Formats: sequence, structure tokens, C-alpha cells
Amino acid sequence: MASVTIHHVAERAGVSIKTVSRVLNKEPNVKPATRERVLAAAETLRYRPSVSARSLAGSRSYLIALFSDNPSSNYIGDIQRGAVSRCREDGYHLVLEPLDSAAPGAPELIRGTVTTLRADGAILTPPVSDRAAVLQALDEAGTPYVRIAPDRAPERAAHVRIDDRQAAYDMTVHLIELGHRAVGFIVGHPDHGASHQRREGFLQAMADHGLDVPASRVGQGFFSFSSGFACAEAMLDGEDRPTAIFASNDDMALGVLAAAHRRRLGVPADLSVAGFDDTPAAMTSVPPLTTVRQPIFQMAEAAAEMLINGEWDPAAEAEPPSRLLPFELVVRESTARPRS
Amino acid sequence: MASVTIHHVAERAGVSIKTVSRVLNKEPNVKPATRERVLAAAETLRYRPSVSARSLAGSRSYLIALFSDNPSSNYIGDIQRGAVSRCREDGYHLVLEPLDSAAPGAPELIRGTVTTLRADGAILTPPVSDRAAVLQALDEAGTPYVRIAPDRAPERAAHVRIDDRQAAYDMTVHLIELGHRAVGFIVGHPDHGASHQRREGFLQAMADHGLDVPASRVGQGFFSFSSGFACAEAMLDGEDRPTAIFASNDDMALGVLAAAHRRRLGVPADLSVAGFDDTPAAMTSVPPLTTVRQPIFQMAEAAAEMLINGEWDPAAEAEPPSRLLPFELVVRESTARPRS
DNA sequence: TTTTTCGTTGACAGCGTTGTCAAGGCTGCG
DNA sequence: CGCAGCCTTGACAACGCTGTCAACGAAAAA
Repeated sequence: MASVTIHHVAERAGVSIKTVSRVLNKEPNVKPATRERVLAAAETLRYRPSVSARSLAGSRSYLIALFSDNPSSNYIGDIQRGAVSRCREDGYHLVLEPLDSAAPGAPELIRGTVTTLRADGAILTPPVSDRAAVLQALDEAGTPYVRIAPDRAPERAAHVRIDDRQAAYDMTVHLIELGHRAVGFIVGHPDHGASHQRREGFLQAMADHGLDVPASRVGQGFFSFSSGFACAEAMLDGEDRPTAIFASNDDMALGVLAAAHRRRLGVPADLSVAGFDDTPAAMTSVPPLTTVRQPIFQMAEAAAEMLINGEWDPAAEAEPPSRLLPFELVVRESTARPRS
Repeated sequence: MASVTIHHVAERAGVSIKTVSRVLNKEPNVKPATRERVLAAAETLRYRPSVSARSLAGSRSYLIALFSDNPSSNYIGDIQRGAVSRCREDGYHLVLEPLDSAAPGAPELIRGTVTTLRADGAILTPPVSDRAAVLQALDEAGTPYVRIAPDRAPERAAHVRIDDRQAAYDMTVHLIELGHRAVGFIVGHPDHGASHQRREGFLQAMADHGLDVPASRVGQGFFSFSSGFACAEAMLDGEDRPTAIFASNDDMALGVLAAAHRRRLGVPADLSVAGFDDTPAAMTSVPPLTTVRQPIFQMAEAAAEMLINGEWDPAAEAEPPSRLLPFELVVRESTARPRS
């Protein structure tokens, strides 16, 4: 309880607290012998610096806030693990702040959080990463932040993303190459930036192959199972039914699967289905889903790293940094050649 | 950036910083008029106390650590939302610490985390809540903690749980009352405390109704889809196939569904399936799953509350507090009378 | 009226670090 | 040999807040 402080370590090592501080912060100009002595003392005493004291005295708080709205739990879980993993390397900690980013109080909540915490940075997941009011609050608070998979105004701040457009393009080409001509598409939640890019990628691929996409083949979903189900019902009941449906995320693809199942349409025999995200459910569905895998864990790691390294100073005029990570097409059993 | 401190508020309100501190901490003996003045000043200046400073000066850090190992993301997500929700009421923040609780370094990681953070408490989710080494590390660090759904030695520390035994008992009775006699059971991960209690509840209910449970009808799963699938295959392929299978969680129940589907067994016509947890997938599966709903959100809220209120002082000899929350049987379409 | 008590307020000393600045000791070069 | 200049180290003042203790005035008691 009477916790061990830097003074105890200093005393044991026979040096001043400042020298201990130097060693622990890997500052230069400490004699190797001294460094060893300090390290040994810290080790035997099991010394742990207090983040509060460090934060108060220094310029870093060792705290990073993660603001997320409720997209899929799996997505958030990967984000969290990735961010924490990188944080641990440098003694940082992740403070969790789930919220309703559309609520009027959201910007104020965020501002309050980063200022009470004196957070060194914030990570925003979609759809938070596209809320202008939130970004503004963070700008005003002077807190650096990294947007994950932003849509609008990517140049506005630091961000990490995959090429959603290209991924959707590639998946569409996969379907076309299998022989599909009538391909339906289910757009994701309009508030999520990636939704638009995925749609564009799809449309572009179809256009590039001279394929027509009537309005009835593009449904508006919300990234939920039920919205995927509803859109699929509409498409499958209409005349000129598609032979393949590409849903903007796995949850909706699962909804498509359910709708097909209900109509006794075999997948992939009668209908090919493709998703996006490669959630765990994609592997366990019947049949397993062809989908796009995003390196979510790595994206979060990258975001944390950018913050820890202080790669972006909001005050400076420099262009905010960004990273583009690779995606991967995962072809499983839900897509096949159309029945001729 | 040049953040507003308690001094600014004090100056603006024309009082000393101590008085501002009193008002903000809701301490007694402050004249109402003074209180108003301070509150107004804080409001217009948008003052936010620094957790670091509070932590350093006072006895509370306003930080609670959440240690979780990777059970289902949905479960963890609910836990997080519940805990954060309660934390916000009192200006607390949740620090996320996912880890591999079976790793040899886990206790040390936890000890290090709570001491650098000077955390006011820790919340442990299963299976972390049953790791003796972890509990010991926390005891040594003198940090209060609340175990969620612990199995072994519940009297050892504060905890929150539902009556898993009774829930499994009730679900089993539900199946028996539908007319099932041959009921299979899939045990959960042996490291999770609730697994044993659920099995006991099942066995007790069967015994109370004079029903026999041959060893072949009790499979050992691991809370995963694939383990549920494997266990179901074994039971369904054996002679004397059960007419109902009760899986200890929804993921495994989904595995059972897949196995039944593969054998062209109708659910619930040929086989009734019951799960546990009421995950989102339970509602969207085909057919929707009969399951047990745990008030996960509320359990986490309760855990955070116990910590915030300081309901348990590890130093004191008093018996650690605990809370038992109600569960709910959710009957959907995966269970029905057996085909006569 | 005088004394006691209590409600209200402020001064001030930390809390455990880091940042600043200065003091020595040593090295190297003139 | 002397002095500039670097390497190494330490003293000490913050950082923003809470806990302690004392002071003041007013209300209550004598």
C-alpha cells in the first residue's frame, strides 16, 4: 500500500531522483554503471511510476482515449486489442469511451473527457470518425486524434484506413469473373464513410465491365442483419432477380443468407453472397461467407502508434499523416459460378 | 490549450481554491450563495478538474481497470457499456486491459497496471475472475476488485453474478415440460466457473424429474461454435439420439444448429435447441434461439458501483459484498414439443 | 452581556513526477 | 599547463488538486 516511489529507488541506488527519472525515461547522458544500478534498484523494489504524477509534472499523460459508437462488437474488440497492444509497448493505457456520437451532447462529452484526462490523444472509430462536431471539439481542445476509416475530408486530420473502394471493386470483379451479370449491392449505413466508397467501388467495377446496374439492384442497408434481410427480400422478390448479392458488411450478408434460405434458394447454387469485414460469424455461417478481411487490429495499432509518437501536432501547419493498410479477399463457399 | 485550472475558477468566483474544491466535491458547509457563484464560474469557464492532480493529491484516482480475457465480444461489449455508464455518473473512467489471463505474466501485468494507475478498483470478467494468481496479485497490491460471475471461492472477494445453476435448472425444466425425456447437454469451457454451475443445474433438474442422463448425453465444449458443433455431431450420430440439446452458451447452440442442419434435422421439429446468454446472434439465427438472458450490462454497472462506493475494503476483515441479479428465460422458436 | 459552539472560509503543505538550470568532473585542444 | 566545452549529476521549483488546520464571524448557550 505505502507504494514505492521514485525516492525509494533513488535512495537504494544512491543517486538523486532526477537520475532515476532519466534512466526510466531513457534519456541520454547517464553513465552505464549508474543506469544499471538504478535499473536493479527499480527491479528489486518493483517500482512503477505513477501516471498521475508523470502526467501532472510532464507533458504526457500516458493515456489515450478510444471513442467508439456501437458498430459491431467484434470490430470494436479488434480495435481495442490492437490499440492496447501498441500502448503496452510504451506504458500507455487505453481509456474506453463508448458513446452515442449522434447525440447533441457528444462533442461536449468528448471535450470534457480529453481535458479531464489530459489525454495524449484520441482514437475515433466509425462513425465517430466522421462527425464534424466531434472533430471540431477535439481541435478546440488541442488534442491530437486519429480517425479510423474516415470518409469525408480525410485530409482534415490524421487517419488510418484501407482502400474500401478498391476492396469493393475487387470483390465485384471476383463475382463478375465467376460469370455473374446481375449483381445486387447493399449499401451500408449512410453515416459510415466506408459505405459510400464501397458503393463506388462496386459501381465502378460494374461499369468497367459494361454491366448495367438498375436502381432496384442497389439497396440501402444499415449494416444490420435485419436491414440486409429486408434488402435481400426486396431484390429476390422482384422480377429479374440477381444471381449474386454483395452486401457491404457481413452482418447484412448474413441477412441475405437468411432471406435466401427462407425462399429455399441454395447458396451458392442459386445465389452467390459476398460480405465485407470477415467477422467471426462469416466463418461459421452456412455456407461460410466470401468476404473482405480488414486488418482491424493493425489499423488500431497504427493509430495508437501515430499518437504515441506524436506524429501529428494539431497546432503545426503540417499536413496530417495517414496510413493505408492492405486488405485481403477471402473466398469461401458462398460464391460460385451462376447456374447456367 | 493553456487549460483552465481551479485557480481560474476561484479567482472568477472570488473565493479560494479550497472552496472551489469543496463545491466540486459536494462537500458540506458551503453557503448556498457561494456554491452558486462557484458553479457559475466553473460553468462559464468550462472548467474540468484534472484527474491526474486529483489522483495525486487525494485518495482517489477516478480510474477503474477492466481486466478481460477474450470471451465473446458481445459479452465484453455489454460489460464495457455497463461499467462506463455507471462510471460516468461519478466522473470515473474505465481503463481497458485485455490480457491472456492464463499467461505466466498475467498477475505481474495486472499488478503493474493497478499500481501505475493507482486504480481505485478493478473489474474482472470470467475467466479472469477465477484465476487465483490474479486475485492474489490484486490482494497484494491492495486494490479492491469485483469478480463477475466467479465460480470458485465466491466468498473470497466482492462479486456480482446471476444464479447460473438455477437458470440452467429452469431451462432444463422448460424442455422437460415440453415433453422431452432424452435431453443432451453441452458443458461450457472448464475454466469458466459458470460452466460447472450450469451443468449442475441441468443434472439436478433431470434428477428431480426422474430422468436419466447417460454419459454420452453430456459433451464437453469450450464455449465456441466449433466445440458445440462437434459435441452435437457426436450426440446426433450416436444411437438413442436426444430430442433436445441444451448448450451452455449461444455460440455452441449455434454450432448445434449447424450440425442439425447438416443432418437435415428440422429445428425444432426433430430437435429442440436451447442456448444461454442471449447474444445478438440468438435472435438472428434460423430459427431464433430459446436462451437465457443475463443482465450483463447491469452486472457491470453493479460492479462499477461497488467499486466507486468503496463497498469493499480489502484491508478490513468484513465479509466482501456481493450481488445476485435476476436472469430471464427467453423462449423463442428453437424449442418445441418433441415429435411424438 | 459574555462565552461556547459551529458553520464557513482560506492558507499552506504536500502528492510523485518532470523540466530547468546550475554545478562539478573530465576531456581535449591551444 | 590552462581553459573551453561536454558529460553527468543533483537541487529545486512547478504541475493542479486535496487534506489539514487554523481563523473568523455569527448563532446559541450561559
